Amino acid sequence: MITVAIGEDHQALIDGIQLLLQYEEHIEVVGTANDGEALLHIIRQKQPKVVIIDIRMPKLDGIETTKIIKKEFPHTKVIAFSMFDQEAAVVQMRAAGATGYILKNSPLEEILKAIESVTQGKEYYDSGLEAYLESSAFAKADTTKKSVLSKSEKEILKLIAQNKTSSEIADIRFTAVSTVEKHRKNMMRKLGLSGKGELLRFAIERKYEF
Amino acid sequence: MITVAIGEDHQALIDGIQLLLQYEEHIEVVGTANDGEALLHIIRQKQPKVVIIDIRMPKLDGIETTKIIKKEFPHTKVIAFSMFDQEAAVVQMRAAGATGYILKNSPLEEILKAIESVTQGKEYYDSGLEAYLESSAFAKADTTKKSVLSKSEKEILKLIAQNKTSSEIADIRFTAVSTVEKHRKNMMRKLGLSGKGELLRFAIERKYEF
DNA sequence: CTTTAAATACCCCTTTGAGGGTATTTTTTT
DNA sequence: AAAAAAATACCCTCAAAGGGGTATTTAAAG
Repeated sequence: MITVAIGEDHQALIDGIQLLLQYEEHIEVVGTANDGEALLHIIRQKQPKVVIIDIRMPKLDGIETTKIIKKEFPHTKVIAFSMFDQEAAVVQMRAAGATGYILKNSPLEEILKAIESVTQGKEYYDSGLEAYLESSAFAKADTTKKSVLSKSEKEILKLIAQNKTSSEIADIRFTAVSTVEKHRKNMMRKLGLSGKGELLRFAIERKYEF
Repeated sequence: MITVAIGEDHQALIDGIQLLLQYEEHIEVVGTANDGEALLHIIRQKQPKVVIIDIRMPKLDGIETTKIIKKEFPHTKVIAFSMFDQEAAVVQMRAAGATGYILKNSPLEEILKAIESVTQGKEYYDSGLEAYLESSAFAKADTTKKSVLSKSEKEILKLIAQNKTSSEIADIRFTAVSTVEKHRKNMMRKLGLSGKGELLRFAIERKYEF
């Protein structure tokens, strides 16, 4: 019996996946959640063999959640389920420990194939994503491993994406406004951005790949 | 027999909906599409009673597609299916002719309820969205009917989404910077936004519902 | 033909963010 | 223990954007 947990912020999609899996005799969905934190609770309780996880989730995103899962339960297989076919997202999920990556644009049956593959110890990537596997950026991320942005920078970037101004962020983090602004400038330099809305734009468009 | 067509860019979600509906004796899915144009083709051929339509779709977005559907087939019921619970999106879909609006965050069964309701001539709105029904902006849109934003405003909003500053936009449009800034302020008032990055955020996140 | 809506352009003022520094303390990593 | 990286906090300046007006011309709708 393959036990499965699902983390996905769109309940409609969870329902769809459950409808698909309920007719599979050897697969059992032991829990579902709409955010990363709730998903972790379920995983700690039920310890499923496979976790299907959306990259974009409230509270704790798919990448961070995956890292925690793999740390606590190294043998649990993680399959990323995302609407993004961006290379950076694939790279980061793989670095976090996911061994499968399927797209929401693909037929739902892909999930079945992915579950079968990862439980057999194989990796499974949606067609169209294989190109990234060979790419230099993928190989590079494998060696360098760490993110461009530091911990504080990521925190601030998330708050920027949530619409906060520098002074609001300073209040939240109990630091000076000047510090937040410094982090902003450093991030812009690191990311090669320039101009007013650029950092906000980056934060909004690529919430998942910090 | 209620015939249904589905337009949704995530195939996985279409598959989920089909799994749900296939056990309903009186409902038949006559076609599905991943973009607005393909959906129109299907509707013209099959003329379904109900159309479930995602707002965000390639080629032709949900709002535009709905307008065309209601023009060609006024008796076809349209249910919006979106991940956005933004008032503007609800208002515009309703103005375009949709009589139902459900969220992807909600259980899939909501779709069944919505299909039943709209075929009986009733409107169906996801819980949490009713608040918008009474709101002044909604009532207003009901009477005025047309898009909230004017032609110039839409043009400027598109340029904002493309990263241009007010002075750059002024250069492009051969108008004064003050004019562009005035349009910005008017748009913010109309859309109920406040704060610095808000208009940029709106432009980036909701390119489709101007 | 007159009213209304849209587009144009200006005034006032304040806050925010970016671009450029420098400097100190606290963590890591080596 | 020493070196490197990250986090902290400040200096300066300036353009951009928002918040509040008013006013004129140009379309569009009645």
